[in-house]
Amino acid sequence: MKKITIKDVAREAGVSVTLVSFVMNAKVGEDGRLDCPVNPETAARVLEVAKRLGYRRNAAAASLRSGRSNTIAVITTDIANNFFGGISRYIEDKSAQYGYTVLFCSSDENADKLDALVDTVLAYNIDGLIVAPVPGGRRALSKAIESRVPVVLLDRDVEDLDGVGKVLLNDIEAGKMATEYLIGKGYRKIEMVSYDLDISSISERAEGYRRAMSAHGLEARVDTTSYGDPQKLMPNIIKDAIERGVEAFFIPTYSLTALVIGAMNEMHLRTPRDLGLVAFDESDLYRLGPSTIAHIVQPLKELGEKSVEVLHSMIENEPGETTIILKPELVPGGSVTDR
Amino acid sequence: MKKITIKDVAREAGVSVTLVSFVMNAKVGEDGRLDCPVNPETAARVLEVAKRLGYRRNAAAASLRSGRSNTIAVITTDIANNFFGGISRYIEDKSAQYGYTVLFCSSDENADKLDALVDTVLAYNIDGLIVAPVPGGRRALSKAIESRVPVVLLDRDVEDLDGVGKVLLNDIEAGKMATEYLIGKGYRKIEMVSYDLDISSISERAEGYRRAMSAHGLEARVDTTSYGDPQKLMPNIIKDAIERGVEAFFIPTYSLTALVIGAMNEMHLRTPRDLGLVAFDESDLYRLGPSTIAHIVQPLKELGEKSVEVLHSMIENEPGETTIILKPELVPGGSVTDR
DNA sequence: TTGAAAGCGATACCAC
DNA sequence: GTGGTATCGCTTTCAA
Repeated sequence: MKKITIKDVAREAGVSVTLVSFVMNAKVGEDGRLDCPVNPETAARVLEVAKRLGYRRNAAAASLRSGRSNTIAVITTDIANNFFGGISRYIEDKSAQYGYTVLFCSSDENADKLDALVDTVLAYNIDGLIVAPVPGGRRALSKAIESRVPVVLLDRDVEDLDGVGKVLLNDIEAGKMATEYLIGKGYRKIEMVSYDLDISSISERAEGYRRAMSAHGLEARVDTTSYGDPQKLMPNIIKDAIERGVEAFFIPTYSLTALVIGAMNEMHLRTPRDLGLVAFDESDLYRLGPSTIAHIVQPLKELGEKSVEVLHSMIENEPGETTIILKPELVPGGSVTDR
Repeated sequence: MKKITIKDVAREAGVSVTLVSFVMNAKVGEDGRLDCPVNPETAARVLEVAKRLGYRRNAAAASLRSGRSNTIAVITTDIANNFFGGISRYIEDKSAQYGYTVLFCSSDENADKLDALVDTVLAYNIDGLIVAPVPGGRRALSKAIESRVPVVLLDRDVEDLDGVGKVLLNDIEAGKMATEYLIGKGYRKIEMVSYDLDISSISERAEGYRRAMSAHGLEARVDTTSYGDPQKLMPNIIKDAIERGVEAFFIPTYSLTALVIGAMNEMHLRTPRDLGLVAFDESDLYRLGPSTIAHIVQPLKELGEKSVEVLHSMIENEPGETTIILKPELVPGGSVTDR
């Protein structure tokens, strides 16, 4: 089947390619009519012919000529992970509303990969970029910014980057909420289990934890495990903590929580009996386990949708807030009891 | 910052645009040298200039002229879901090896959406399409096939579609394995809980279940719930089953399993005490719950990688197997006991 | 309201 | 090995 181009449609409809282009790009106005300087009857004929011939616009040609692509890129660390996968879905749906196609990529927490991905997506003439920065990824982001591509930071902040949009969680507040919930229930020896990753969301959650502890005259302590190979260390972290008399953990990510629970199972430790837990993000594991697990919920839908909205307004040069800080929510659970 | 084009590089390096194009498209051979008909010294100079100027190929222009895009599209029902999210990740990584950029989209089990997505991605001149078909999606697939875009069916088969590649699980075998595991443990009244979706993977799992039951002279029964609103029905399904004296469930998807477990929790039913369970796919919930849950594992990595490999060979017109049927694996668990 | 024609930035073909 | 140039399909100006 030969490819149908705008020319074929024009010839068949007996009009110029210009007209066809107008019609194909016209948006349907509120009155249901096409808002373009074309005779409605002509437009209807063009539409009919286009449909009959099976015309499909060549995105490459349109993009080449116009410099726009109606495409945005989303670079998270891993679409397979629940948090970013969930957000991605909302991004996808919201983008569709604006008529954007989305390129999703995973950086794997790796700055070099991020750099390569940015090069790739910039080659696509993307109209904008939503990105969850990784440690050392500043240079990659600068490239996009220098190319005048609007950038929205998602989930993680990077300081001193001018002109970028931001859609973040109030992570300090999240850390505080989790910690104060535990303190309110009577826990005193509370530690945080974390990755040794330099990521704003994680370090801010730690900051919130520390502030809450210090506000109650309690001593804070963060146990870190390596992001690369956390499995090995976890049992030791827990063993040492128990020996120190730790009563509860605040765990700032789902993946860490799964590790903690796995290690606790192996050590025949139970929550809340042996250790109170406040986890992060959502999981069936929290809802459906033997004891439900208290956790901090991020508004995935808002995170996803807002990031697209902010990006869109940047692309369209609309004025408006380009930094959005969203509120976490605490979901109580059986992993925390009154003491 | 002005956009750097191939022309700028050519001028600066004192060569023609042709040469630059050659160099930029050359692959590094095994000996570390560029395999293109260009003087190595010239090539080195071009490379240096390109880098210095920050040249980035314009994918739209390349695609327009060459008719290829080095882009493939992947349409699953939902990237946010664990199964497709996991596969997507492997697809992404494998695609990168071949130099493909990937467009991920979600059809939401909706044929109209699939149709629109196919139109969109075809406009991108994609080199190939990996798709998990949805009920009623045949027409959409035909469009791609008519446009001579290689198509690989993932996870779900569609009959009588010529010329497509397929990467599937042996779902009949999976249903059999699950059922025979239960039968071997002494269970007799075994039912399957399923969606009312006409999808080959699910109906084949049911077929496997039925065959295994019938091979042992047992009566099969499939309880279905609606895909749109399964939550409501689940408690009733379980209640009725218990009243019928059902001893175990075979559940062919993760999402259904989460629903079953949730409903069982609410009804204060426990596995394996009240009901044996064999679930599908992987989840921390199976590993880390109060009692581990026996389940059938699909080889996500292979599913993802093979689908890209098959698609690639179709794109390159290489001969080779275009239908791959992968083996499921059974992971025993505490949700099934000897009876 | 309509159309002619100039490019967008690559690649592909052909000539040298 | 190297270079000139037509061309991919569309959008965009400009003129009618």
